[in-house]
Amino acid sequence: MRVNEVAKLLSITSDTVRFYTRAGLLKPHTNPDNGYKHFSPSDINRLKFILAARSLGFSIDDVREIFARTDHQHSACGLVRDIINQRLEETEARFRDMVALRNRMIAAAKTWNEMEDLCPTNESICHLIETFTEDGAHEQH
Amino acid sequence: MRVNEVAKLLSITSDTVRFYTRAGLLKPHTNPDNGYKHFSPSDINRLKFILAARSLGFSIDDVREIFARTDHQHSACGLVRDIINQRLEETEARFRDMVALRNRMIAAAKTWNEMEDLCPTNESICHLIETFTEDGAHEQH
DNA sequence: TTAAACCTGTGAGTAGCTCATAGGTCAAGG
DNA sequence: CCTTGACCTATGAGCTACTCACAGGTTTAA
Repeated sequence: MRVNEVAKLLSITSDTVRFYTRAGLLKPHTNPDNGYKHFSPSDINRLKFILAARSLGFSIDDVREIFARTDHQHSACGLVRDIINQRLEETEARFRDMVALRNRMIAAAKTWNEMEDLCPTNESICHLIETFTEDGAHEQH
Repeated sequence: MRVNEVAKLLSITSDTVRFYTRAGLLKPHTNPDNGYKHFSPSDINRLKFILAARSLGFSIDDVREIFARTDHQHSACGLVRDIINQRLEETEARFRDMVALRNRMIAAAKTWNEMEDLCPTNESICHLIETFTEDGAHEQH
């Protein structure tokens, strides 16, 4: 199969397939006549694996590391369990950050609805934003 | 003040200050003798504004657009309200994605604890990950 | 044979920083 | 006056995970 067929089969773009190829995760055979890449069923399998891993928060480098083992017939299960725990921690941290951001944004949008428009002065660029300095917790119930 | 002093004052890195400068958001005066940049109180004020906006989910381009108005003594309040609403929508979307990702990851980590280690075969690279294909909802209570 | 539609690989661009590096500055010591 | 070393600077490149632009090759129909 050629890159576009593969992409359609898995509902992704051909650019994404090419990206994984360039990243070295896929090694399709290249037709020496026209330079086109040919993806075998095993390549498709690898690609499916990449997509599954990505959808679980694994990075490209994580997948590369996994392949480094499985390509030598070594089990990657231990590694996979380690990675998910690490990535999960990171995701929880980003999750907390995002909740905080979301709350700040909601509070700001609400507060700003009751504030008047002002022109910039020497001390102030836009008082709306300046009301929400990053350190200020801005408790608001 | 020079870049490092500014950075320390606002608890950020000098690289970040330089980044905003290179992005055109800050226009410190450059000493023609040594090429060093000098940040005035008004530059500091601008930088504080950038940080406040960033902490509310505004993009660099958003800030650029705001400055385009305030630098001409026009009020940016309307624009700021529009932006926060748009960014909030996007944040909600990313938030939902993140909740879904987090749930998938938690489910995977839990499931994998009860699964055995296996070596790769012709059909399987790592059965742990292959258990969680991206389409599979993988309901698990 | 030629024309249009479609497909290809490669290089560059995206956000928002962060890092590496070559070189400049400055105070202390000789 | 000179030098050493710590510290500081600006600039270019690198990071993630794609996505886009583009010049040119391929295929199908007339």
